[in-house]
Amino acid sequence: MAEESKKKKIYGAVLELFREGKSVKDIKVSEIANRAGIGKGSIYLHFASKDDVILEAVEYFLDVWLKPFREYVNNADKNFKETCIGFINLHIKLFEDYSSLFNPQSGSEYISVFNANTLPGTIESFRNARLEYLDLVEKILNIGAEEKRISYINRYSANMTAEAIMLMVKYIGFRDVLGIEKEEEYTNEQCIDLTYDMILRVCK
Amino acid sequence: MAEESKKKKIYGAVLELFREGKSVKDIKVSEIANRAGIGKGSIYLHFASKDDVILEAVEYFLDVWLKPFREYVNNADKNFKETCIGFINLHIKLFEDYSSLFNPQSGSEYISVFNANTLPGTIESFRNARLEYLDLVEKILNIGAEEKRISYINRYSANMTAEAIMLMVKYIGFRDVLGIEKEEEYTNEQCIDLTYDMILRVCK
Amino acid sequence: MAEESKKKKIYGAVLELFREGKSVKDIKVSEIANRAGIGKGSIYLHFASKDDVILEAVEYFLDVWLKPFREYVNNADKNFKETCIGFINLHIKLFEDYSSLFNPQSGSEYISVFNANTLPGTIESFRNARLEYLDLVEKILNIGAEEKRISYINRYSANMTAEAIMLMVKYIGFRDVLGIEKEEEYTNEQCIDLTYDMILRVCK
Amino acid sequence: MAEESKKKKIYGAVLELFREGKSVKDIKVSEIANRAGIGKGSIYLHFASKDDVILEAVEYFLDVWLKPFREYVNNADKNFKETCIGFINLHIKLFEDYSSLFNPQSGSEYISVFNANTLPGTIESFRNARLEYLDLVEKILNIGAEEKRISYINRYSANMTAEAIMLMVKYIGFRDVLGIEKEEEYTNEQCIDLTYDMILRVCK
DNA sequence: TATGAATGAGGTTTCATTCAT
DNA sequence: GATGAATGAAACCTCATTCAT
Repeated sequence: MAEESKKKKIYGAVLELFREGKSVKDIKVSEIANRAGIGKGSIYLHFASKDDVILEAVEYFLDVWLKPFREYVNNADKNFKETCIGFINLHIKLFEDYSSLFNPQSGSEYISVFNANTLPGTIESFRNARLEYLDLVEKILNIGAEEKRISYINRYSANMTAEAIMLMVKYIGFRDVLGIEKEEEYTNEQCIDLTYDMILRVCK
Repeated sequence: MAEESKKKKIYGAVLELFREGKSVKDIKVSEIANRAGIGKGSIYLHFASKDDVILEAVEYFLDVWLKPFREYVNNADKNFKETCIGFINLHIKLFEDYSSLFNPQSGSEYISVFNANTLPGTIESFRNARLEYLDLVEKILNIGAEEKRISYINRYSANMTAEAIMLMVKYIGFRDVLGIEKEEEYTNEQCIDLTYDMILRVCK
Repeated sequence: MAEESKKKKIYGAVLELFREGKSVKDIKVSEIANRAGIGKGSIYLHFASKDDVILEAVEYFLDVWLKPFREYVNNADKNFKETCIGFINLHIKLFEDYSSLFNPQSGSEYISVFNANTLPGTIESFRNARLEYLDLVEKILNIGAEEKRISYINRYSANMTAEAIMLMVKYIGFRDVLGIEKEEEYTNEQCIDLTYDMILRVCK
Repeated sequence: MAEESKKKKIYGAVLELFREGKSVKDIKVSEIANRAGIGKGSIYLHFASKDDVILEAVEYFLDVWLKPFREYVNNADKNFKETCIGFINLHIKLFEDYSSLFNPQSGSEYISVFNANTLPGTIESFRNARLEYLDLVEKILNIGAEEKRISYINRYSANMTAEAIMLMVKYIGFRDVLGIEKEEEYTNEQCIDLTYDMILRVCK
């Protein structure tokens, strides 16, 4: 428990450094220790290596990040539209909570090989997280299908739905950076409506 | 000229290493030299530093990558559907040509901060490349708008269109890795039709 | 304190290497570490760079070297002749203590091994040290002037006085190397007398 | 002959670099070649190695430097005072010709820029040059002894005479840098008189 | 248990020397 | 003969990891 709280302090330090734009190789053990407010050597009481620290921190973050979505979807008891809008709102809230972990360049920065973060374990973790996220999206879409509001559900439409949400979340989060003209600006409410509308289009 | 061909050999080596999942910090000058078949010191006859090599390699790649799209769109003289399909086909072809530069995990790997590549210059280059790409997509969409086939054109729909294409291109390129069930498999032709269809939905 | 003693070990190593005729560029960090009996990386716990190590080592040495002269002159309470002879004797003693830092080839820039370096900071330090030394010599000469034993005191005579002392100190220290014939050999006592005599001549 | 003129161009380049405060290790073969206006590889048509180039350049310089003194003294046919003054004037002139090779920080080791090197061969050369110089000084002093103007001649007084001359030459050459007060300023004529006077004192 | 001083392998960069042209 | 592109040994410096306290 004390053990677990130490680890969490360390995870937090790692995430802080990621937020500042550092890559795995850029992050120094001494920095992690400083941020966590512990001695450098103490890191090795809890982890076998630097890579291990980072891998666990990433896994920890992904779990923390996905949990609200998981719980939201599994306890969903509203109609499709309300469920969608709630999901999007949850997304916006989490995005704000972790805003410094995102950057506007990503998204469909599909040539992401250049950004390769090289810890094989983290790649695996990210893939799994994405797959779980897509499963959650599909569950929501299935509500819509049951309500006959949409019909076209498969990985393609689930992915497109995910993109629609993410693009909008990023639009809201990075309005100023994305170079969008003033006349195109919408309120958050409008944005959410647009997204819901886009989901309907995407899934017929 | 000889100078330029030397540099290209070096760019090639850098891209090869990126393909293998290495990040900027993971790539060693000695490796670049080995791959390029030259001596370590020779790198420094053409570049001021390792970072310089990588920055130029990225810029070179992005230029090479965007050029066919740029030319295709600027010379487009067909109707909307044919232009779309040609664009998607070009994408598929280029994806194959550079397939090892992509990975299936990316796409909406939106928490890309974790992949931070840390060379400020490359981030800028990627952003510019993405913006140019989106401009090209919008140009195509404008053809559709003139033909009254679509109406909803703005950054959101352009982004969604880009995602639709990219998702499909990745689906085709990584069919086996993405865990898609056999019965969901489509021919390339069908995929392209689906994508065109998705674009119509996305832009109304 | 522990910190200071580590630094002193490192200074000692640097001076040892200077003694062996190495210039700033000839001295390798690994050698300094070896001589100091510590690891290469440990140097950087105490200094920011190799140049920094050398600069501080030179400053340290100059301070250690000048301190006895400074104290001797500032506490001088004897007559001119005794003060002169005491000063010369102190010189001879210090020369012996640091004999390997001198070489017979130099002129009066007897600590010329250090000239081997091109670190701007060290040049400044040497100049300041020489100026302080000349001030001390002038203080002694002023005692002689008060006693009306000498009258001609200015920078020229102070410099000549310094040269007279340094030449004699080197004569004693390098008797065998300087190619002086046997019949010209003097005892240390005689040498000191000759030097005192020379000072009287030089300052009238 | 062409060979010899090539070498001289190279020597000149090396001396130029010394003048700029570089040590043996600081001087790059490519720089020597640039200054000499030839290709880097061509250096090796004339010299076996970089050290060889520098050693020969130093020897060449010392020969060029000593030759006028040697000739002046060996052809001396005036009285002691005139010979001394002529010698001092020659010194001042040569100092001006090669002024950038000297620096005010050194003591009498006035060509101290060369001390920057640790090439054993150059140390030997410098020692021999100094010994020859002292021989020339002694020859002049012997004229004074024959005229019964001075009596005290040995290595000590020869060295002191040499120092007296060098200090004054440096005083004239570096008046502004040496921090001498305005009221102590003398004309060159006065300086030469002072030096002659000092030589008389030094040698009784 | 917790620390951080110490280490040294391994990274980037420089530059004397070679050799094909 | 003359060149300078290419080389790679060797330098400086960083930082993950260890271990005595």
